[in-house]
Amino acid sequence: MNTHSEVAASDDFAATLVRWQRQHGRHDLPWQTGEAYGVWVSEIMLQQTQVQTVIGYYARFMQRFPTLAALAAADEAAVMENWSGLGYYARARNLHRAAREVMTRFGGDFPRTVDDIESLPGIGRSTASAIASFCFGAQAPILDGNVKRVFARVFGIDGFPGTRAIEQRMWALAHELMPARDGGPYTQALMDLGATVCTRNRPRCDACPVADRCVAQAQGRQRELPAPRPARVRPLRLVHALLLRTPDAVLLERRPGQGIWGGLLSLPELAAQTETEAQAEAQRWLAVRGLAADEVQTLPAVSHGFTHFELRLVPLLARLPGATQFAADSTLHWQPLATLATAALPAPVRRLLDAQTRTGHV
DNA sequence: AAACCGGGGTG
DNA sequence: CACCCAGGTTT
Repeated sequence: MNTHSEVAASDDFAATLVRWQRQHGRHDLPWQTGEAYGVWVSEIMLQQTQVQTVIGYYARFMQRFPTLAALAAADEAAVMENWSGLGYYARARNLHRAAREVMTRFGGDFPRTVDDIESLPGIGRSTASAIASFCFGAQAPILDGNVKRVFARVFGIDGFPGTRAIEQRMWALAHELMPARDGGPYTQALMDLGATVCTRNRPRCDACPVADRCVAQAQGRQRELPAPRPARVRPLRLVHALLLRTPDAVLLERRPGQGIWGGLLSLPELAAQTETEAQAEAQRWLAVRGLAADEVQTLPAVSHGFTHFELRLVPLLARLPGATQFAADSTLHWQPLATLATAALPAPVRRLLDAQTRTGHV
């Protein structure tokens, strides 16, 4: 694996990036002090938020908790207050926990080896290596989103970098390319290149120090690499619901406080898997309450994409001729069409009702 | 509306 | 150990 030419090529890659970083990279970021506590805080903030936003939060956070000992001594609420607005509070809790672990396990001195750093909560391999190379001169490669993008393009690596196989290949590459010295500047160069030149959209290949050897550039495949996450196949969830109307109102049901659409108003759900079942269930639903509709009409489904599944809502329309004796209870109530606009409805239900009450005969 | 992203949780 | 998710923001 270590032919002379490959070693030379690796050294050249690193040397080229480090030269470029000296001239065109970022050197004035507030956490570029080589001081482990600040570097660590910035790395955690940068996992979730862009540099421009982090700068302000970082300054305030470091003013409030100037040292690792100060952070460890603070109570969790104070940490959360100063993280407030950044989101992802689990990371703030890990930061706080890790500060306390440094006090107890490492006597207050930030650990200096990748393995010890990685043993702290909220710090994985890549973040540990970044801290070790910036602060302790370690020759430890990182592999974050920026680096994955640079590698995929420069070396023409196909396949989604989130898969085990591609990620292992990239880690191996990261180790091969790691130079014998200048670990910090090289790591910074990779980060800067990914953040400022080899960006996801509209990469500035004319400003890239390794454009001359970039596979994506040569083949015009910058937009295809890295390969995107395969579209996840979201399971289809089919839900039948009763759309019970009078000429000027619609029956809505308050959903439970927990779970999907918690606390919002929606159509009463029918326990049914098929349209036939749903029809029967709708009739039974009405009969139990002493109601009679001329017919129950199955309307076209409305779809709504959730993170984890695709919802297809099939409305079964039943019309009552006029005001009904059927009284509301704690969860069911008649919503006047006139006030529908202000009701707390999930977006797809609102779409459905808007369409139905606009085109339906009132 | 979908993509993004390191670490942690889970099966 | 391999995969999947949560969580806000950006595109």
